[in-house]
Amino acid sequence: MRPSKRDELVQEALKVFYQNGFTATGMDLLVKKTGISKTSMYKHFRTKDDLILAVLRLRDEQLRNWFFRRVEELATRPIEQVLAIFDVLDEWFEQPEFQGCMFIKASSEFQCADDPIYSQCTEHKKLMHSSILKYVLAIETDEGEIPSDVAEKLAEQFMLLMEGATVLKHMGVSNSAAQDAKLAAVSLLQGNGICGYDA
Amino acid sequence: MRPSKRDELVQEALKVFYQNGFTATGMDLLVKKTGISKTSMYKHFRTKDDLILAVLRLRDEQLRNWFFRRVEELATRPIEQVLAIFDVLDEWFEQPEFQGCMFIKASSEFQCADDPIYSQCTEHKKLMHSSILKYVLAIETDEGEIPSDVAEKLAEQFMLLMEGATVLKHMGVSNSAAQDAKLAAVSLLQGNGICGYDA
DNA sequence: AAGTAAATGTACCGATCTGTAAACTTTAGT
DNA sequence: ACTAAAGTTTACAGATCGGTACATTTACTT
Repeated sequence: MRPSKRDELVQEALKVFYQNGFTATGMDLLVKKTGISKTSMYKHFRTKDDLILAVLRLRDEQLRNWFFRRVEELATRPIEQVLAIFDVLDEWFEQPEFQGCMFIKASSEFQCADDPIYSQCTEHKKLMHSSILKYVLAIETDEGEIPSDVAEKLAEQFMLLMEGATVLKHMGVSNSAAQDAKLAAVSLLQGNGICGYDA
Repeated sequence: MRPSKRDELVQEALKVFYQNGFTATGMDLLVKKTGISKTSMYKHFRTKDDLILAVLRLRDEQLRNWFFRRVEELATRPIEQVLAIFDVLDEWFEQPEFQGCMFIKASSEFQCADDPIYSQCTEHKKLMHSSILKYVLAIETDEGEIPSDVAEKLAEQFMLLMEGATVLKHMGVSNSAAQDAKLAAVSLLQGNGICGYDA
């Protein structure tokens, strides 16, 4: 019902964790940054890990919603949507708050395979993967649909390019990571006999 | 010059930081795991961050030496060496100690742009990049050498594939990340008119 | 106006954090 | 055998860690 405190906490905690790291951020810092008392926090979440899980759930929802909404704003034909993915990636990189992928970072700090935080990071990537696969499967060529094994291989390769771009951008290795990835994607489509796009 | 304590410390600290994270690992845990007294540690390194920097220097040296030695053991012709990169990547992934890329993880925990740890992570990736570029530049096609702008684009794209594969493998999203990346690399080479290999 | 649920401040727990001080023992080279 | 460096143990400082107890205040419902 309330729009309030709990959501407010999760939203603010997201920013702090994102900029500052999970382990490195103490609950006392969250108190200072959010103005919410520690007692209230522990009423809403039994442990710090529970709060982190809630933050990751919010992030997953926000990011996927925004990402694919933008993709569909930028293009309508599936083949163009696939390439638009990399333009949206670039938009993300250019946001001033960009600090890499929160799930890559979380899974680095909580890398134990049976940690629920780790599992949730894996889940997020799998959801990204399956959304991308949908776009690839929807592509139609002159000979009809793409064989599903080809589509799956392409979707996987696009994921590789996206994650690589995210990492190299965040590490300050490449400024043009997203556009380089896009060019690679074009090559990969062409290599599989797909070229019904004009950009 | 003894072979001793200092190097021993850095080597053991590497393992602990790699498995356990940097912020999450306290100096007391290092004492327990290495058997070296805290006083000795602080004789060798003024701060924990200095120790981390030494660990990263060792890791950079170890990893790059091992990686490109293996590449050159697996193949002699540049075109084949480029593809062997992804086989070596796979070997790395299958090592039981594999826990992702230490530099990606370090730069996630120390993401402030002016942090020397962050800079050192960036540096490592740039060194990887330039080694890969060397292999690509050495490729000879029927029409002679590859234009340097094409080689640079390819090297960048191979980096994207490698980092993406490392992340997706570490996050448990894909088991075949390195081989998927290799197939993508083949496509990218073909897309640029390069196909003088037989695998 | 009374009742109730939510949020608050403050003070605290025991453990752990990075880093230091001082005194003692081992080791290596002359 | 003497010295000096390198290593050790033990104890500690001061801050911060995740998490809790308790008493109080706010704000909405009836």
